[in-house]
Amino acid sequence: MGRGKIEIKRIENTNNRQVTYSKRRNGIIKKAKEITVLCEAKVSLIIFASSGKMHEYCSPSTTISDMLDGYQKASGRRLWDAKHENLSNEIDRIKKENDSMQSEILRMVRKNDQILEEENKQLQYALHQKEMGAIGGSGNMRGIHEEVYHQRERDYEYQMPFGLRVQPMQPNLHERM
Amino acid sequence: MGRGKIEIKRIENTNNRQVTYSKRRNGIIKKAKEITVLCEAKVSLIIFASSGKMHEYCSPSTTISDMLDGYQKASGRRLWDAKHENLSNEIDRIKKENDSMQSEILRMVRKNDQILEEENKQLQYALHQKEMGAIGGSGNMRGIHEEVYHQRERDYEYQMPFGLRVQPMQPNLHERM
DNA sequence: AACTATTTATAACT
DNA sequence: TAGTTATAAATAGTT
Repeated sequence: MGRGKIEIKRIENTNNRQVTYSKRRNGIIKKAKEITVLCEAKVSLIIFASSGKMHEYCSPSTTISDMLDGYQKASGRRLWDAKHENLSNEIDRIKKENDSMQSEILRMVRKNDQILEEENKQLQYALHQKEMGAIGGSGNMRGIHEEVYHQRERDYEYQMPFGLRVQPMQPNLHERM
Repeated sequence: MGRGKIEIKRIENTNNRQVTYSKRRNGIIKKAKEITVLCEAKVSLIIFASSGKMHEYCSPSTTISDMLDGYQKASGRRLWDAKHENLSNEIDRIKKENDSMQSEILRMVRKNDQILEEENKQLQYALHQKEMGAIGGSGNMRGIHEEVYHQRERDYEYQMPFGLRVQPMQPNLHERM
């Protein structure tokens, strides 16, 4: 519809193409508005020029989101489930991480408690023995003391979660004495 | 454009409205195809009749999802974030929980280390004193022992994360002795 | 950006 | 519901 008939194929001349784009784009949007009013239709129209510039029209009785919901229902296709799935997977992953941390903490707490109880018993035993009569010499006591220390060190490493290994602050404390 | 000019307002006669809808819908889709080819444009078009029936067109060079991504970029509007907001919020929440657990564990590990070091020192000191000369009576040693024990208990409660409170397995151990 | 000859879309009719 | 046609509307090429 114009001075001459044109074939429907890419318009090679860049300027002509841009002018035609602008005219026809306006034409389509006008038509979309008209059918909306005349026929109570709902239209969602998004157009990108080859330049990347966007134009859109959406019937005033609706929103693009609603149109897309309707589209999904009507077509059975899913538009954003891929993105949705990624988020869900991340939630699952993080929740599992949380759970294992949670139980790791519980294990640490219980382990810590055991260690302290055990040491307490040994410490009390050692002191009790001393108090009862100071039977043995210093060699005897030193033996008990070192046994306690090494027991403690093994438990300590065992309970370490997630590959965390903290350097003891005074690793050679017992050797300084 | 027809035998008579019409006003752009709702067509009251249902049959006329439906016929016009059908013709104009085809017309718009045809135009969308043409601008796609002529101008290398990308078009996403979704139309709902008042009956609820849907028709769509999408340029073959793209997909609706891509068009919507482009739409979001170009418009700054968010189409499915409302749906994802819940998921995103949950991720944020859980991630924060994770972070605080992570640092809680680090704090526990360091605290545990400190406690053990400290007790080790006190234990060694107590035994050292005993070995040096066994100066005091049993009351003196008992005093040191209980001081160590209570120091330990305070630290233990302080480091407890997330309201976890584990009952000591032998809460009255020192009273049984 | 405006004009206009011509094509195209379509309202009324069948 | 589909086909025909007179006419309105869109637009290609021009200015």
